[in-house]
Amino acid sequence: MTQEELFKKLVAHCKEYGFVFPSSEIYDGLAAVYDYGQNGVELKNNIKRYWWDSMVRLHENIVGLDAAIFMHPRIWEASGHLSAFNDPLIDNKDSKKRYRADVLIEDWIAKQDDKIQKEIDKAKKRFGETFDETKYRQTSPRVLEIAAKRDEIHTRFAAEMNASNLEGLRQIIVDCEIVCPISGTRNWTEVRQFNLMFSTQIGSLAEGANTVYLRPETAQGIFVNFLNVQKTGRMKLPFGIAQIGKAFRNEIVARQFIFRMREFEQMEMQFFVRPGEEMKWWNAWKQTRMAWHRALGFGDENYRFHDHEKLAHYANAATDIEYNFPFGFKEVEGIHSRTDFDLSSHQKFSGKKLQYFDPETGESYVPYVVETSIGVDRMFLQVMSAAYCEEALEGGDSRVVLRIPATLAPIKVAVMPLVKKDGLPEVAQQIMDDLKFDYNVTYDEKDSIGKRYRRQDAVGTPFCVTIDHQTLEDQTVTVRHRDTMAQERVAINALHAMVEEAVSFRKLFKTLDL
RNA sequence: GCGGGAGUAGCUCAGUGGUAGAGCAUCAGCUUCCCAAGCUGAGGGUCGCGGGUUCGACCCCCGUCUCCCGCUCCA
Repeated sequence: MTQEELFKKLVAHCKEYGFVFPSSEIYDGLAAVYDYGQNGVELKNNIKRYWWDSMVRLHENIVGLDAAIFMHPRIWEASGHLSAFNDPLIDNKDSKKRYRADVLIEDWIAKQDDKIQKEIDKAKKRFGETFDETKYRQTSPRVLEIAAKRDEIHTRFAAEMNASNLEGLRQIIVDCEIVCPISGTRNWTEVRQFNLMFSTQIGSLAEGANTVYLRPETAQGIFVNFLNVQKTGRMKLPFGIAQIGKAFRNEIVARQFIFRMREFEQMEMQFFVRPGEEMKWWNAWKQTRMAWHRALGFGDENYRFHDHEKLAHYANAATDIEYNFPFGFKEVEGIHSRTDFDLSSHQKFSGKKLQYFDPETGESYVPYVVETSIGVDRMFLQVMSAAYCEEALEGGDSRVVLRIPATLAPIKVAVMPLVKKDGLPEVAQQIMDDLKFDYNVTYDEKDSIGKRYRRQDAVGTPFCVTIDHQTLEDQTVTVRHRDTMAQERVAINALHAMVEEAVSFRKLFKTLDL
């Protein structure tokens, strides 16, 4: 089976077993938006808990936050999102290259000056000493023609950049006969505005609508609350603020299932440090985060760092943790040293001092920030990719099993009476009632026991508990293990401890060495 | 966004210009079984959506939506 086939099967499995559904499916779906089903939401919640507890509970100097999705629009000016992601784009259909329409036109305008200069150089050669450049500029029909056209385009360009529709920009590109540098053709698409951020209106139109944006990252909610948390929590540097929440990006191309969605969820932790200590902490968090991933046991060889060579405007060091997905090594988490860019920028735009008084040095300064940012949905896909397994069994049988770590498994225990009579369902119900307060458990009495085991394998349930006639005599049950398919006899009153041992985060956390 | 492929039951897929099929799955009953395959019955699809051609379209044509692959993009 190729990796591509594996991925297709995984996507189908996610739908068939209630992990992930296409959004609005009965209305033909909505591109790059997905819903999590009854098993998906459990897995997703468990992933979030694994992250949250490892960050907030296990670090005394990290606290949580839940900021609103809507924020003051000026925040996106300060963060750079408004200016950096608002470009008119055009594609050449032959080379399939994408350009900024405004840059194409600006380049063309600049080229006209080159053309004029060439005319002047030519004339200079012809007339020698007697050449009067100023006069030539004002009189040469050729130069005047080029200049006039240039100025006309320049004026049109300025007007069109402020126009509400982009057709005018395209018309300039057509009129100027601008060609694609790669293909050399003028086979252009429409000009489209690339807006990274979704926008909407807050307040009624009557009282003067204000444009607000759906946040494209959760980080800014942490930065603007830096002082609130630092002061009310009496936090001392270095300390961190962690947040889990939705973010929205209007990607031009969003694909590969839940890997790149327009609405997605991030788990971010911004760690505030003394200026100059950021590289130390950046390296420390790289190791800590990698250990968190590897603790799940999906194989160390399936992870790698990818250091960024081209850094974003706010960063002085950046790396990704990449996982070996069926479609290749792809980013799951980013660890960025964001310098003091964000806090300084908010200080400037808001006019409020965002500084920390360091009692040790007696100085006030804007802290530096090291960010760890992981996509919940990518993590979900990572777990599913790693867990999905088609297994050949003795006797020519096969099974599909999700080897999800027990800690993350959506259902921890399936309770099933061997037969649905003789009081066995009643005992099963008692066991359910005992476990359900602590674990997500399910009940199944339909079909043969083997069939029921396979159903649980397909959703990754680590334990199946079977009640039989012997149970009525000695209060023991059969526990069937997902990965080994091995069975053992366990006393009913030992079940809770057995499950706890397997699904508790405790063991996992102890390996993290925080 | 461009190019290529696909869309029929929950899943995997047949199908023909003349009123929609199979296997699995689901549900009810029987069977009482420790690794999916026993028996009986039932439910479920305006064939992605819209338009056109035709006496008649799941089938032919156009548009559109969604998914997959490649390119492109990616804070």
